[in-house]
Amino acid sequence: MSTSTVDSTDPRTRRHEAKRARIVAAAWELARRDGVGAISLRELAAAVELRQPSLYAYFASKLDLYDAMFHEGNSRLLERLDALPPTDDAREAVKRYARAFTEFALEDPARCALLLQRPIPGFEPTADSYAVAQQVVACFVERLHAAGMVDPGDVDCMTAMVGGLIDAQQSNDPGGDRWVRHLDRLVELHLDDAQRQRHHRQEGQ
Amino acid sequence: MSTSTVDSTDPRTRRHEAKRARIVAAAWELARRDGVGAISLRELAAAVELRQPSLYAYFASKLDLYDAMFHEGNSRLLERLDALPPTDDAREAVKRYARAFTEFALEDPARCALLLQRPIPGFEPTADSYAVAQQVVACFVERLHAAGMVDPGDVDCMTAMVGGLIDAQQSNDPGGDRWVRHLDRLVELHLDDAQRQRHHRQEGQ
DNA sequence: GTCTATACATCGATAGAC
DNA sequence: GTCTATCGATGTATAGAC
Repeated sequence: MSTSTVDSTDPRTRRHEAKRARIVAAAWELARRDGVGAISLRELAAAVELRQPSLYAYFASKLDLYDAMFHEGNSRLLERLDALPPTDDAREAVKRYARAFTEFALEDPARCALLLQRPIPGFEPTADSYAVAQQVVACFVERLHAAGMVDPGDVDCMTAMVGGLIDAQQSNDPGGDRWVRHLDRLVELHLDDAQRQRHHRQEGQ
Repeated sequence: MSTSTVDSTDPRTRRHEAKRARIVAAAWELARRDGVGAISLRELAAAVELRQPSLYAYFASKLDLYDAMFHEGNSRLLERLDALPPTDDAREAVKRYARAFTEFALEDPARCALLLQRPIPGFEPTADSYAVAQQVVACFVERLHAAGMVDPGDVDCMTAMVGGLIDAQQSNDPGGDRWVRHLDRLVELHLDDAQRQRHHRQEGQ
């Protein structure tokens, strides 16, 4: 039983995980250079001084590699968001969260593509990897609630707006701020509108 | 001189253009079935009863085929938008335009992917094809102006919002209306906010 | 367990006959 | 314009050495 169980203190599995991480890092480098969809397993293997078939000792398939990249990227995003300085101002907290998310996404077009869009035909995140992505959303929703945005529809509008800004920025003005500079204002606009809607609903009852 | 010039009345070039259009139509079919990025030139050739190398008599490369698809898709979108019933109400006109655009995008995930996102590594629209896409934007901006939204920043916010809704809808709830149902409300929210900003600016001067 | 070596199917693209 | 033949590269997979 103990031999079949994953043991993170086992030096062998530790080395294995370390090399896996090294491969994922090299894959991100290639993705940044050529695009996420243009990663060649042979070139990736060469980058970590392996032969291509040896990669299959670490990943069951190329889609499995993408899943590992997806997981790693979302984990980093979650770290970044967890490290945000806390605030008593709930609205300020929302803005910081949205800003950090946006900055993270725009730092790296390749990362942005894999995490936010679906550029790989046939790639669907594992339940495990998807859970990390869900955590990012859940954490955002939490802060929106704290800032008075409780209606799920309003939350959807907010997330769509942030995603839309990032997408437009990435696609039409990479490296600039033509769209992203409106982030704070639009976050406030949505928060205010949600507040207004809430009052209307209360009056309506 | 006349032999080297493109003559659309020449039956030979007309047949050529017709077959090119047939190939593009078949390519869209494959894109709908397998995804835009998963089109196989051999399968496409078989669909129009040709051998794979014969496609190169109609397209210089696979990217050239994608460009033709991009052009055709945007042309159809422009037709659709031009056919919208006119209104005296400028705000209503904006909403109709945004609604038609959204409907068009969501009708076909593959079309949505090629026209709005950049799912093909290395694909950049030709200047000619891009011009059609620009026309769609220009027409939207025109109606926004008529509805009192004159600030370019506000226009950017509006386009990003519409794109964000479409993207979220397509990615997270294909076929549903969880995000898109807020379109009208958000268009009005942005129009109202632009109006408010304009008054602030006038007061500030 | 991890590696080398190799085979296989498929892909986009090109050359040249007709 | 359409074909056959072929190229180089890719992702996938297996066999077998150590």
